Amino acid sequence: MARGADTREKLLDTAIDLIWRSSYDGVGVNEICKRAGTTKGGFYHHFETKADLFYAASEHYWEGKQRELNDIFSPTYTPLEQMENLINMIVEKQDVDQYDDNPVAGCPFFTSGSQCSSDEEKVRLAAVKMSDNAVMYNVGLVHALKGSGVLNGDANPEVLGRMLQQFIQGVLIYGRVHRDLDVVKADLREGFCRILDLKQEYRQPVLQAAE
Amino acid sequence: MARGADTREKLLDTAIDLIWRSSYDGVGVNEICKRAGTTKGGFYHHFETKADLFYAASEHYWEGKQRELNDIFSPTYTPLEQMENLINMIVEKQDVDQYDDNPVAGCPFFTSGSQCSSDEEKVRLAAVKMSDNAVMYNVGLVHALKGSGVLNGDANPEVLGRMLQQFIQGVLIYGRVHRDLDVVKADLREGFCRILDLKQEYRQPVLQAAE
DNA sequence: ATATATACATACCGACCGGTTTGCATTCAA
DNA sequence: TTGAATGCAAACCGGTCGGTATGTATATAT
Repeated sequence: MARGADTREKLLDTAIDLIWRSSYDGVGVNEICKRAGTTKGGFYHHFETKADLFYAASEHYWEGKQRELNDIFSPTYTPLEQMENLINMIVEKQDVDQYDDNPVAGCPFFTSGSQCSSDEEKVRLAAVKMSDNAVMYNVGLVHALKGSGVLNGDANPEVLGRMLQQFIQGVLIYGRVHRDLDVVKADLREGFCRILDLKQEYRQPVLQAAE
Repeated sequence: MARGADTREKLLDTAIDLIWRSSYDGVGVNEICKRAGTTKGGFYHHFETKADLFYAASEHYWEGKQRELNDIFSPTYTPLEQMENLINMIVEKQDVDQYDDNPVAGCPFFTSGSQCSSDEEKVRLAAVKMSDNAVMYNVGLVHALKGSGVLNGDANPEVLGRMLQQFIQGVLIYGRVHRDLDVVKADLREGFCRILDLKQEYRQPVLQAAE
């Protein structure tokens, strides 16, 4: 049972990594097993189908991500710093990992969910969950920004949080197909400021933001 | 030679349609041939590989789209009306076609290019071309809007045109995974106004816009 | 020590993949 | 009228897909 949990987790991590690099359809069960140091016997001992693995992997991934986001959105940061942290996290996640030849990875669950065929409903549901989770954090951020008075005009946090998520994904996909990380870095911050309608005096990057 | 061109075009149209509904990987050559009323013999008579078909189909698609866009951005419309036309075109394209059970289709070339494995470079290149084409029209729109004085602040047309494209794709993918067309309709216009920083008095939909 | 359940490895399955080969109409050139 | 090229249909190819069946080593319970 000890090694059982290890194998399972290794499969989850490996699946995330591989699917992130290409896509759900682009990665085979065999490849996942091989890289995880096991075989199909092990795979189908822990998961019923490939889609089940994907769903479980997305939840597994989110657990770690959630802790990361909690740090980033820690109340010890001002809302502006939190925004800065979020932007930095998205950008750094891309070029640190250096996925193969593509500098931009994007979010595996979100992009995979949008492309998979309709009969793999579980894959889409995983993407919906991941997306909704991300939006939640964005909404909280907008609330905080609004409360600290750095936004112009009227800001509906629910709408803006969702729009930030849409924009982030759009920028990442754009960067991915163009194989261009620089444009991601540049457009991400500019888009945030514009969508949120951040007051001009706060649009410069907050110096000395996060860890 | 007469029927030859017909078969070829039927394959192009069918490929666009099917890939649009699912994805590049999700559609097989067999299925494309079957729905186009031909066989693999016919397919590989006209195209060398599946990726070649995709590339050719994207160009074929763009020819028709270009005419549509030229109408939409006709100088007989004010820049604001042109923007209205664009938003309407994007939205209408989605629910009119009613792709299977998914109300939101998105752009097949863009989404496919982002997901396919790295060895299918031609698919990615097709996506880049389509994306750049779209951005070109957006940049022109921003120039026109800027010239007519409906935008606040400083507007870099190149950057904003690109950001509009990123945002559009992000919204469409979001709508696709959530199977929600209404959120697409709502967020698209709001996002345009915010990204462009449209002056408040012009943010209401231009009545009686396009055809 | 023995029975049972767990945690896999190995071998295998039918289906389908993109792509090829072959043959047969039809069209056109000479 | 004949020969060659075009436009395809049908059958086929090796490879890979997700998934299964079976065997086995280990760990645990009794």
